[in-house]
Amino acid sequence: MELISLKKILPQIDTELLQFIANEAVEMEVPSDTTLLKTGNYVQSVPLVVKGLIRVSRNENDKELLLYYIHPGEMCIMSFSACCSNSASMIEAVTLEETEILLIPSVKLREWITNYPTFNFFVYEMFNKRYLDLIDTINQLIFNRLDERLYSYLKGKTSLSGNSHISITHQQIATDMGTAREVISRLLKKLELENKISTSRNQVTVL
Amino acid sequence: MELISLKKILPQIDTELLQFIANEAVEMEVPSDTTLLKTGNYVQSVPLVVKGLIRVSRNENDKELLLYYIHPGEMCIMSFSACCSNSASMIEAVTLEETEILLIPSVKLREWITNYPTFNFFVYEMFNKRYLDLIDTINQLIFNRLDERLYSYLKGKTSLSGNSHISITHQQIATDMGTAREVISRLLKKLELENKISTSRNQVTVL
DNA sequence: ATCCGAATGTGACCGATATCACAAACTTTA
DNA sequence: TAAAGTTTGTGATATCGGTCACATTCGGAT
Repeated sequence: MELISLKKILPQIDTELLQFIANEAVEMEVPSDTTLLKTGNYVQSVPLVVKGLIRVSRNENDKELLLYYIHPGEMCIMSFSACCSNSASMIEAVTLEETEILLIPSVKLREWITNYPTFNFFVYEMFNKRYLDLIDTINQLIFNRLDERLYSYLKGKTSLSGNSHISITHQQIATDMGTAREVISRLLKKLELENKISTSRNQVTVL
Repeated sequence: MELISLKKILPQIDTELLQFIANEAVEMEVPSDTTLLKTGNYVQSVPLVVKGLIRVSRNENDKELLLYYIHPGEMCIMSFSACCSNSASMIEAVTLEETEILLIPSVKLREWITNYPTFNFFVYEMFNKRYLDLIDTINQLIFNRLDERLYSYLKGKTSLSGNSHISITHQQIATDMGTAREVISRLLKKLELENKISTSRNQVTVL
């Protein structure tokens, strides 16, 4: 991996360390819809996303729930956690686009955490970000009804892409939210009646 | 705070750093049922529990949900998170017993994290522990019905205290689990019929 | 233009939980 | 021991969301 492009996605890290990362990390091109990590897997390296998008979810039996996405410049803290405590992964990670990742061996990660304070704080920030995401998810699960959850889900989608048009099917939304398609269809209709969104085939627009 | 007693609860930390902690941290005796942190508060120091027990919950309006407990030798990672990112607390912390805490100023914390790898890993472990707790909570919320959640809640209580008798009212359980007292009463009765527990006034025994 | 599969709409029904309105049992305090 | 407060029991009812069984609509392929 070239130093220059690394610098773009991790501007806060010392150049010296970036050089190490460039040298030590294994670069990988992963096609869309590839499962990188399954519940129960053990990992020895932590992925850092360079390009693309990874979807992280909690799965059990045949139910699942979207936990968060990993964007370029972010790393999978769950892998870090799993390989630090040497425990099995509790989550599943799947690429949503063609994704470029850097695999950082856990030994190197520990070394860098100890020797580079800026990197250490970068990892803390990641951890914190995910932690807050989870609290938010819990919040939604306890305090909000499905229609509210759906609406914030949709708003979240638009604010990430900067586009109020979301290309998605009712089934995909249902999967992300851990519920059934019919339920989403009904609620989308309800939101439409409330003039909060408009829908058409494969598309939801947040107003 | 005496070095000897600190060493007992934090055996994994270097003696040198323990000495610093003993010097710099502010010792506090907090009576039972004291609110240490409320939703929306800003914090400049991170509490480390020496003795006692702290209950951490997520609150909104008048609903709430128990997230986890902080035991002796553990610190409140949420405070750490809040003061690192300088954001408002999303949680509420209340003492459940007479509790002794050490307040570590956030500036010192950052310094120690950078200079003492063992301390750094201690903090990571705390973060990881809480993180896994949250994932587990989410799991329960999505995949389990209330009766199952209730049963694991009760089992959790016994495994923490090592005592199968739990002194608690239905109302307290309901509050912890974010539901209503009648619901808990009914479910306890159901569990009792299934011979999983036995109940009496202010007491639940897990069989 | 027609056919097919994917996506969406819809009604009926059910189970889990929340909510309300009390009654009953048990404890503490006067 | 009587009164008052706390804790627990219970029926009735409402609502949300999940499930099933289809009907309908849309869009692309032939």
